[in-house]
Amino acid sequence: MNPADRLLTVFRELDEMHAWRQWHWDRDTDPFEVIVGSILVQNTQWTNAEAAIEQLKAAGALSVDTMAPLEADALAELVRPSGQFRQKAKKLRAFLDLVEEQGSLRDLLWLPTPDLRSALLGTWGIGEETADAIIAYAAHQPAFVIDAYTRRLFARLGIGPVGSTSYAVWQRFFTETLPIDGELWGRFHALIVLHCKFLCRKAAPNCAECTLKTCCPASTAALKA
DNA sequence: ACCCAGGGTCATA
DNA sequence: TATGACCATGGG
Repeated sequence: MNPADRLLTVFRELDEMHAWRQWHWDRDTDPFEVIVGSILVQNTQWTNAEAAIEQLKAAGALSVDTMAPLEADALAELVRPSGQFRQKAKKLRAFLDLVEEQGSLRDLLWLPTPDLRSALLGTWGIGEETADAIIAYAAHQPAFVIDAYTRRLFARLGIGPVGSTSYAVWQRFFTETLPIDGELWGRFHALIVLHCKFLCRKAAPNCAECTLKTCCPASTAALKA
């Protein structure tokens, strides 16, 4: 099978397995909430990022206008459950500064994709993965997000530039192998995350018999739950 | 009592 | 370009 068909086969299998699960950044999710989540989840389990988002929500601080007036310490306290909370408060502040420069969140998210990406990458605390997550799930523009899940899963399957640690190399593999279709890319990455959250537990990378559908027995059992 | 998580920055070579 | 220290909470 050629690489494109292999990827599309994996996509279909993931879709069959996980289509019924709910993805936390769907079409209606508030863009600012997506952005905050993409920053808070950095090197952190989603449940912890989610707890921080709930605190922000409870404090009425989950919008550009309500978060902006907060003092650094107050903001840091609100995002504490996500870990590295002083850093993350600083990153949120840097993003708010970017919004202010651009005039509004909508003005920012409506920038052409390359301009949006470079604006995001020029912002302290936003790297390639976070930028692409924002482009894909907040701006709804085409971007294929590469994260630790993606690398682990496809390295395990023996698909893609397995030896490379380069974000750009992995991303190019997906975007140049798959059809150019932002909807597909966004959905693919979401399915990868859903799959890995439920199936790619710690033991998985060492499991010689791992395939997409039979990860490790314990994880496979968890899938049925 | 460890280990690590959907990263990113900064210093160093 | 590449590697390592650092950030820091909560769950396994």
